[in-house]
Amino acid sequence: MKQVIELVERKRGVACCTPVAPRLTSGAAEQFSADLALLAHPVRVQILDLLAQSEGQVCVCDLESGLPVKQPTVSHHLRLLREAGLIDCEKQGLWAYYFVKREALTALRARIDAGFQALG
Amino acid sequence: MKQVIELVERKRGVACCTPVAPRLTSGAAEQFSADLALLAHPVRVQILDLLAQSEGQVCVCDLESGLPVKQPTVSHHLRLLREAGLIDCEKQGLWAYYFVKREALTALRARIDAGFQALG
DNA sequence: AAGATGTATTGACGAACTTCAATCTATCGG
DNA sequence: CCGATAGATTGAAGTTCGTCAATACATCTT
Repeated sequence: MKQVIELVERKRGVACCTPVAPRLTSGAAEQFSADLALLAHPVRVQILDLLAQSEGQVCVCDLESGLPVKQPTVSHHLRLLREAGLIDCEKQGLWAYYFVKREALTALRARIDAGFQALG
Repeated sequence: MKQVIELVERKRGVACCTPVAPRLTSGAAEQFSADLALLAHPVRVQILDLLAQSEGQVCVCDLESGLPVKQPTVSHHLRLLREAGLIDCEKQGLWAYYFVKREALTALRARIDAGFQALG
């Protein structure tokens, strides 16, 4: 008896399906997830690792020899990273020397950190 | 034979294709990218946002009403987050009250931050 | 000019991801 | 027990992503 009453009262009290207001706008959620998606692939992470390491420039064949994918795939991922502004390249003769744009990487990291802070 | 010699000499001059040693193991790159992929979807980010906000628990219908997807899709993303250990739920009667596992979220954030540090 | 070479692009294919209607399961109220 | 309801699961469809052979392009060497 007592239990039943408590149950009923708890449900009313709990008020299921109370709308919860988001702290992030849907636009912010999309920005955050897009930022994460950019590096959510091991090959892109490895490319960034290889580039970040050589202060100088690295050509595509250097990358290819250090990665588990073929040249067109390397070029594909390089394009994604370049279009996102995270890396860039300088062409010298036949070779394309790629490098990390440090300030862009820093900015990406900061945005991701801010996203986590908003969640925490 | 002549060709081989010429090839070798040209390459020497330009010094292309110098092997670059990775700082991250391929396993670490996969861990990092998998961590990022977990939140590389706006709906999962929004779910986490909604849960992180209510200190108490949130039922699935609360989430559904605040998200741009239907109930089975909400359940699907909840499952991914739960299997990753980021959230959990407590069933009370008909309702399932979900909540963020703060320490898991903190650990995820720390791993991601460490990944960026390795890249920087 | 012709051939060789590094890189980019194209096109196609398969794999993985996202979504939802339909259905199933478990629980509650009567 | 029966009808109603919250949530999970299934299965199918559409979409995006990752990969690579083939090819195109640009530049170098001869």
